[in-house]
Amino acid sequence: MAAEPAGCCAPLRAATLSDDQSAATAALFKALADPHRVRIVNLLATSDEPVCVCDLTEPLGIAQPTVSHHLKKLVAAGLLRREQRGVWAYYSLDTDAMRRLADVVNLQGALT
Amino acid sequence: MAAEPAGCCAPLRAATLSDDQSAATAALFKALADPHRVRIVNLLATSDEPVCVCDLTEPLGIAQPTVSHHLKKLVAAGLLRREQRGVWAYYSLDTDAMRRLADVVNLQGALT
DNA sequence: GCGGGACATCGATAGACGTCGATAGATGAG
DNA sequence: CTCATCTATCGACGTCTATCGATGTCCCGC
Repeated sequence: MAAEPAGCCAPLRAATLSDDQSAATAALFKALADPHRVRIVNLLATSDEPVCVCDLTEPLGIAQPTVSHHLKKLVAAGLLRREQRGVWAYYSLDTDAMRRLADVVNLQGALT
Repeated sequence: MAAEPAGCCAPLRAATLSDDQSAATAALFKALADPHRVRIVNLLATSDEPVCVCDLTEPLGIAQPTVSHHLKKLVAAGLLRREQRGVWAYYSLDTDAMRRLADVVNLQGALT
């Protein structure tokens, strides 16, 4: 165990957030606290299929190393999944993570 | 600072996010990209009534100026509302903003 | 095996951020 | 008016972050 960080991330309306849970939840938001990363998620959310890095560089308007940097952060946060296809790296949204995120900010629904 | 740019904040699954919309959405997440601010929102979300600053300092475990700093950021992001009662300042969640936030991260629901 | 293309990592730099102590402004009690 | 209390602002410090150019690594076609 402990494979999963003790406090993964808890809904904001949970009874009481521990320090670990607060930190984990903040880390999730921090991954999205950048315009370019928001745009990346938006691009992946509106695509039916995984997207190649080479197709991200242009719409984002930033250098390739910077794109890799952002992608790495999003993967580390668990929001994106990486898939290698030959020379290319394809990224896609982790729908489970997005569902969890939706649950975190939901103040009315039932606690899961 | 920077009240609300033209594009307030758009759902992540919107067709295409403009630079302004991406920045606005990222700013929303940035407001929550700190463990102490997450905890503040959690404390306010679990309270029926507005909470006094003096009641936040202790559970957060940080100095009072730092608490004010975080509260200011959350108010600037539109997530909190401030109410002055005599010498005390009471803060509460802006439920509309939280609903908008829930809409931003929702990838399945209808676009509003 | 060799060369070329795609992506990640490294090193450096400029800017942003969290934190605190000291201080200022505001409010109510005496 | 004067004082005590609560909150916000200011100034400073250390740390983190985004960004890019240069370089390394992996994979494929020839």
